[in-house]
Amino acid sequence: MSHTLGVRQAQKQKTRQALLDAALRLLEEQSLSSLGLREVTRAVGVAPTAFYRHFRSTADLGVALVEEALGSLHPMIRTTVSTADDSGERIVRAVELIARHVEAYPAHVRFIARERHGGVQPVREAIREQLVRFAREVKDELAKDPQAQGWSDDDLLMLAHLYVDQMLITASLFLEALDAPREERERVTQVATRQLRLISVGRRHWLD
Amino acid sequence: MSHTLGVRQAQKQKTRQALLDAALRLLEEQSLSSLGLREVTRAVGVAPTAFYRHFRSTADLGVALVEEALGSLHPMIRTTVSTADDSGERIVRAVELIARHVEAYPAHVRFIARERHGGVQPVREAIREQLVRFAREVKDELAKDPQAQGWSDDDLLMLAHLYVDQMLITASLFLEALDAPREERERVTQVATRQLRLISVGRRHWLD
DNA sequence: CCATGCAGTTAACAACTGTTCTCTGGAATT
DNA sequence: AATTCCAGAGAACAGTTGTTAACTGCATGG
Repeated sequence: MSHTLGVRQAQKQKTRQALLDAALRLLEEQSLSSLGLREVTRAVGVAPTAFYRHFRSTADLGVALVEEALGSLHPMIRTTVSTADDSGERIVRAVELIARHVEAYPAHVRFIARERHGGVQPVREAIREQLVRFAREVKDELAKDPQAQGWSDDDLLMLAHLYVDQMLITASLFLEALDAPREERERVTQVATRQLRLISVGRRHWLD
Repeated sequence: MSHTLGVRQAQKQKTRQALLDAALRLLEEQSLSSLGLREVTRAVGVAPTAFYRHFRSTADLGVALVEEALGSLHPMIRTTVSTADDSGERIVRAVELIARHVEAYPAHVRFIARERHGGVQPVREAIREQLVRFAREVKDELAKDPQAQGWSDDDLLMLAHLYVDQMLITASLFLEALDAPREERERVTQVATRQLRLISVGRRHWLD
């Protein structure tokens, strides 16, 4: 089934990935709309024209980066939300998971936070799509919870969006605190945890 | 007291404002880190070198734009939060106020949403400062509310940040829906209202 | 009224950008 | 073994960028 692709295509994907990696690094200090194609190829050590073999433009590369940053995140989201125990433990676990993810892929998180409202329309669109998918998935998991009895679909979806946005805000806060002293990072953890907790309280008493 | 400034300084402030206006317009389709100084002066119809009479760099101009976009917003925030009636009416009013503001100053809102996590550090910093100020002001207003009895300062501040972030998310949603049919905008209004309502419910039952 | 200050102009600079066309070497196909 | 294909190189293009220096004209303060 799985065909080990030839030397040819392997090399191609290798430089393609090198372009993505270089771009992601360069994007830590600027935004996509100012990222030059030559800048990227120079960082990789490849001719400027080679860029066109992989992407039509830097915007196109940006869309690919969205896929790389968010595409593999869906299973993680699902399992996080659906973790059974109802206590505050679940919230603590979720916040920790976000913190770990930011530590593991800071550049990806920065890219998403930056380009979500950035100056490149196709990239904004791609991010929006992924976040909508996230929200729908979260909603599906929430619907399974006994607590969701009596909730309308609309309300479940609005709660899901609230969670997704809160997740992104928290990730962004962890990102800013990455090089800060541990006490600062713990403060972020505490605030995020309590905000999620407050939302959960609101959720519990929504049907009054 | 108020000294009507001479013809000289008046002209200067006029071109300075023209530069800010032109930049804001150009920033609707790109981000600050890709905004060129020549681009701005060309749009105003002034020599590139004239730029330096007003700003050290485009980043500097960006910081000035933050001031313009958020500086005058503090009184509005305070009065909105402190509007007395406790019912859901206050939330509806707040959401409407956000919608109106987005309609009146879409470019400002877009700029803030875009550059909050954008590629220019001093601008990010300036926005962060203003948002922290907002949060502190909201907290002060919340503290006056009888509902805040028994709340710690930390919890009040975390709630205030939650409100401020939610305000920005809502503004951004209204922005995306600006050219959409009215039904779409009303959907945004409904979702935002319910999210705020859910947070309020959580707030009411926080001390259980 | 005259001298100073200063907002804005003009010209020039080296460096950089995206895109085109042509070419090449080696893997892939037959 | 001969042929096709194609990722990447190389060179050249017209335009753009930020920054410098020396200037001009006019409002301002003495």
